[in-house]
Amino acid sequence: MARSSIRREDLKGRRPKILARAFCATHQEHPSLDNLLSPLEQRELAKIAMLLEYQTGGVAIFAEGEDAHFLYLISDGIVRLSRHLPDGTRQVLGFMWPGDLFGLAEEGRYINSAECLTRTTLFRFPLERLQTLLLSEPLLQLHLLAKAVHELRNAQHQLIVLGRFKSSRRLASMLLDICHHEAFFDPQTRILHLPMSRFDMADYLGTAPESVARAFVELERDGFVRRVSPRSVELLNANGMARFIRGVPRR
Amino acid sequence: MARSSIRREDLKGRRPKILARAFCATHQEHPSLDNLLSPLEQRELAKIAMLLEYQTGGVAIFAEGEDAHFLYLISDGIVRLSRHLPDGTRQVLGFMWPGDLFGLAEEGRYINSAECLTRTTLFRFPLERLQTLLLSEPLLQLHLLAKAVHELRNAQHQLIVLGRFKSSRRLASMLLDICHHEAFFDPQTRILHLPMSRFDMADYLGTAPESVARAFVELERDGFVRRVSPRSVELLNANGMARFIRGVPRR
DNA sequence: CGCCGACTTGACACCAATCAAGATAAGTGG
DNA sequence: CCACTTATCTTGATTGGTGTCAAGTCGGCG
Repeated sequence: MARSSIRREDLKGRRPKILARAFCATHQEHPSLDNLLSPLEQRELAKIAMLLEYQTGGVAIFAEGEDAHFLYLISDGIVRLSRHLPDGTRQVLGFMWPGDLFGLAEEGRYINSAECLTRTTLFRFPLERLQTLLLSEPLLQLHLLAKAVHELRNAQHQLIVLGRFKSSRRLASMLLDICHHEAFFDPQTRILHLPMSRFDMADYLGTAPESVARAFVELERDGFVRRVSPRSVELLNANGMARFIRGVPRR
Repeated sequence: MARSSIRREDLKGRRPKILARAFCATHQEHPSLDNLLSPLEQRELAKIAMLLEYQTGGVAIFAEGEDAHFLYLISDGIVRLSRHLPDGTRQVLGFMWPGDLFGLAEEGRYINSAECLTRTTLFRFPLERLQTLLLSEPLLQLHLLAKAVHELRNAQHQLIVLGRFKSSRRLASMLLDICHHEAFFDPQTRILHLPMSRFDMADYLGTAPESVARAFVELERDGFVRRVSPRSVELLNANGMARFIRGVPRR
């Protein structure tokens, strides 16, 4: 029940490339906040934001225990939030997608670690200036509150998955979740791309990588999916898999 | 892995007694918001709040799927948040204590069920009027945001417990958590009072009631606790139990 | 004091963690 | 571009933990 899940990847530590202060983001050559925020929020946030680019996956953004000075908003890429336990185990608390906020702190320190899984660009907001801004822009703050509540819902959903599902049901649930992110699921070919390793999946699902492999075997045996390669899966029967997750009879 | 956890208690459904509009709460004969909120917040919130009292435990406050019109703040008592799955299982997402907010909604409907475990008094805020108030009182909204973030941290902590701990470690973690609520732990006698049943504990810990009993046996065998009665436990070695949870060697 | 439900204990089966080894894929350098 | 190297992924065998069913005990409430 306790095994170290630390991988080579975690040891890489290239520094992010600071692209520009965020108000340059309104130019065409840089990512835009357009799809993520309203014009008002965009204008105000841009004043205090910095745009960062992590050129490659596997780079740490911050680590648990570090002094927390920033809140982060993903423009592009995937970020893994995790916590390391004294017994050498790791729990992945979630994967953050474009538009998601992260950088939860407690008493001035980050309580989770954040690493990007892919090439990632994100906006960085200084906490003190952000708080001042939130107090002067209640609508923006309400938006932030909504995002926090959204994260809370996600966490509660995962509580159910970890508390009540066996490993194959956990995996099925995760696969359907990823489907909702268009960049990783093509409804035409029904091919789902997995941006994370089996280790990451296992640590997210509260199991071992071997169990994830066996769960894939079960989902394939039932005709729900087909592994094309370790990182890509064909969804053969999404509805059936949804029923399998709910636990009601197949038909 | 899937067994119905529905108990008699869930069938009770007595209506709450509406004590007073909340601004009466500043009178001495009613519970006060003093300890929970700043004077400003108290004054503003009181204008829209209603004070409810649930005379006995086991009463439903709201159920998942119902139209959501209110946010709740506990003045006194314990509330259980849970979700029922199609397979008849139940997951308890958390227990709410005095000062905690609950009533999370999605698209206008509650996504969790809330029942009080004990006699409970709570403040009820109409959602629309609350939102208006939040927009005009940014400081109050920031307070609410902090509470939401606090809930998110709790949920993430429980994700670790469910994802990485075996049942006895889960139970130990839960017992220490309850210790932090003074009303249920007396540091003098070291007696911890459990306000919930074994079924509730099991559904919170993602296990079966039988496993909770066996986990108690293990914690007793190791000299961490002693069961005085089903609902009260003597803490013999809190530090040792904390080490047990962390998973590092005893000494 | 008696009843009923909550709690505990035991037996057994199943699921998943672990250890070990082999297969596959990806990355690297010539 | 290919061969080599290395890590990831998968599969097998074994063990331990826990869900489940069953039966008994305890405790609280009327």
